[in-house]
Amino acid sequence: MIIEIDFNSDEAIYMQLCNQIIYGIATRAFSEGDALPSVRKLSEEIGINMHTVNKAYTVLKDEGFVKVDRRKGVVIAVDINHLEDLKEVKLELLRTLAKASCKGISREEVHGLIDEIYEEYGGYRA
Amino acid sequence: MIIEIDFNSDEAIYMQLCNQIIYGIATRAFSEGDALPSVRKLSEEIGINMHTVNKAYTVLKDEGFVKVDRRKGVVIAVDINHLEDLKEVKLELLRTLAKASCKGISREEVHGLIDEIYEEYGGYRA
DNA sequence: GCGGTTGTTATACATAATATATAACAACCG
DNA sequence: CGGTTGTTATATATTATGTATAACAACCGC
Repeated sequence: MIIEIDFNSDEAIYMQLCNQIIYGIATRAFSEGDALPSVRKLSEEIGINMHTVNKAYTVLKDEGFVKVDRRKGVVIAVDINHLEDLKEVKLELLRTLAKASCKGISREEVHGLIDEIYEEYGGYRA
Repeated sequence: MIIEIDFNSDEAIYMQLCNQIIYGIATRAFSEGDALPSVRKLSEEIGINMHTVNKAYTVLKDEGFVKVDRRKGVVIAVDINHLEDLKEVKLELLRTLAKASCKGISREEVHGLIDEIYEEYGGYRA
């Protein structure tokens, strides 16, 4: 899993980290139980501060993507609360699709995009 | 069109304004050519600073949702660039669906959410 | 136990983003 | 002319973001 940070982006570094790790879980680069690099190693590897990595890990923990294992450090551990998760995803979709609808993007086109993306992600895991 | 600002939200006020106006266009509360309240009136009505409203209008202008009419002020004017728009929507969906896929939300469930939302938005305008 | 690791917390600092407050400007309208 | 429009400029306060250094308890391998 290669993590790339765009220092010219308007998106905060810790948020880029979060999104790339979530993307890594979705694309199976990370699996349940896998350990992430320690805050010190990852910060040194990327060339950023330790606290920036720690903030990303804290957000991922709060959002239920990782947990802290006293022996292994931070490990992938997806916490599922289906109704809650659906609600949050719908909220984000409401924003994105408002833009899409305004711009004349049809429902069928959106369904097509969903299929393209889920082909990459592979969908639900057994 | 009633605009509600949550001052306890972690989302910037000008961004909440943008999103609500885009939502208003999607739900047909605003139509092409309709004038938005002036920066001074809207800021007074909501109880925020004039520049905050102006920043929201500037973002909407840059993203192609409104334009400035010397006589009517800021009016709804959706600028369509289909390929560009599709690309941006797909980028946002990549983020949202990565989360969804991690959380075990199936492709079919996402399609269902899309249909629910597009029912409210009404889809493409003739 | 020792040395090194883990996440975590505290403090301090610098920069950028956000929001407010006043003020002024050209362009337009009745 | 008087009042509106968006726009720009300046100044200030607060928060968010990122860095820097240091320390802590808990754990691991030796």
